[in-house]
Amino acid sequence: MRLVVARCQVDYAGRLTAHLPMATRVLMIKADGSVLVHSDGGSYKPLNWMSPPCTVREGTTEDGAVEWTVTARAPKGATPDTLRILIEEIHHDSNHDLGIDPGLQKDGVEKHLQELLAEHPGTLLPGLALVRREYPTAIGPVDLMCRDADGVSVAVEIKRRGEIDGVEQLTRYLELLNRDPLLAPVRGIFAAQEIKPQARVLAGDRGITCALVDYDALRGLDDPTDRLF
Amino acid sequence: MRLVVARCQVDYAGRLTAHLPMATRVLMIKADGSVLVHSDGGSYKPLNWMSPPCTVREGTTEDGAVEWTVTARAPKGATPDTLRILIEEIHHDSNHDLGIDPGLQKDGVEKHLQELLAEHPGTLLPGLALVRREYPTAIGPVDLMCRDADGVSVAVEIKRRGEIDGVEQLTRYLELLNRDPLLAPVRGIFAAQEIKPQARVLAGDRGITCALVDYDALRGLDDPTDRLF
DNA sequence: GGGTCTATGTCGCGC
DNA sequence: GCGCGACGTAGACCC
Repeated sequence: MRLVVARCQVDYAGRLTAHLPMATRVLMIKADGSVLVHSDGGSYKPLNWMSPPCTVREGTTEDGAVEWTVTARAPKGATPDTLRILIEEIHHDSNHDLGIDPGLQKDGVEKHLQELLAEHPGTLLPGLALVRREYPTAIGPVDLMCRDADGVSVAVEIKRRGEIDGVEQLTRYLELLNRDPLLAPVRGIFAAQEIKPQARVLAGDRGITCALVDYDALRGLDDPTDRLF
Repeated sequence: MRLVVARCQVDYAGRLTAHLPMATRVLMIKADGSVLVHSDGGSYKPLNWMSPPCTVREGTTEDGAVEWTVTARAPKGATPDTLRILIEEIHHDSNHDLGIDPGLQKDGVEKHLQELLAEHPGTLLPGLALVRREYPTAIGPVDLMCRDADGVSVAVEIKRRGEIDGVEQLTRYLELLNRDPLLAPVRGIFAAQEIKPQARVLAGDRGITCALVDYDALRGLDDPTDRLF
């Protein structure tokens, strides 16, 4: 990892073209050749960057100024990406050996929600029983396929935040599943920790039941002994 | 902007919980208090981070180790975000005054595509005439509302890359617009620089016309004198 | 503040 | 490899 603080101008050409006027910025060059151009604000997203795999070539312009050219292979049939960094003055330049990072451990995303609901489908609707998780269809897997107390098929779509496109997704599944005479009729449940008003309205309009999920309560139902982390 | 290279362990709790074991990483602390934890690989996304507005508090643990606690207000109704960085050894620590960045200038994003197509709707379909850009509906704005040579309404959805969700989006608009007896029937055109096969199939299935857009050619049609950049 | 849409989105999984 | 959905998505824009 090389860290450079420099007055520089940056030009990107690829999926779009972008330009950064001359100013002082931080340049981060990672071991894989990827380059990040950061300013002293914004978010975690750099002003400009080049993703690996790519190569950095350090050269000089006619005027003798330092110029880095970062190139990547074209994503598909588009123009190849290039990042040109013209350096006027270097304030800092250092190299660091970081080694390989052990990586991030996550907990609490949608997959976990799906696992918990698969274990406790009754919290969505009393008497609901799991048939299978990730039930395959031609247009993608249904999160949970279940049967209710009367044996009627129920497709469950799980989201952390329930928005309109989640309802669209479940609608597509239901449309397809209801063409199967062995399954039909199939009802839908849209389950999420939080459901936006418009999504709730659209779901209601399409006969889909909304279910709010309490993640902490579900985790409480779960056996806590196997969660040491 | 403060740049620190240190052996550290990071724990995040907020919308999810995440853990980074002890290893050497780059810590970037921006002027607004935001913190980025980068390893020597991956992409521009940090392993972990805290977005502004947030505050960094530097303290020491019982063992005398340095610990940074970064806190942010809760995003909405969730638990407040915290990032705990336990520092074992500092390899590098420097401060830099970057000043305010003039910011990024972009060209070639969807908005430009929309502007160009609004000026030259005939490139989508001979005789097509613009009614208005960003035509408002209850579920969001239609990119271009037009009329064809016969006076029939045509809704145009523009994407840089045409994928299945873009077709879904246009379908929603068409369904709504066709309920309006003053407009109906409304046809759809799905315009993009590149259209994925699945999107093309879905569009065809729904009677939506696909139109490939040549951005460079369109820009050529445009008056070049007002594009100095 | 809520709703919607864009993004050089990125990331990860499954086929 | 592509397709597809999730993301601590973040940002911009409009009402």
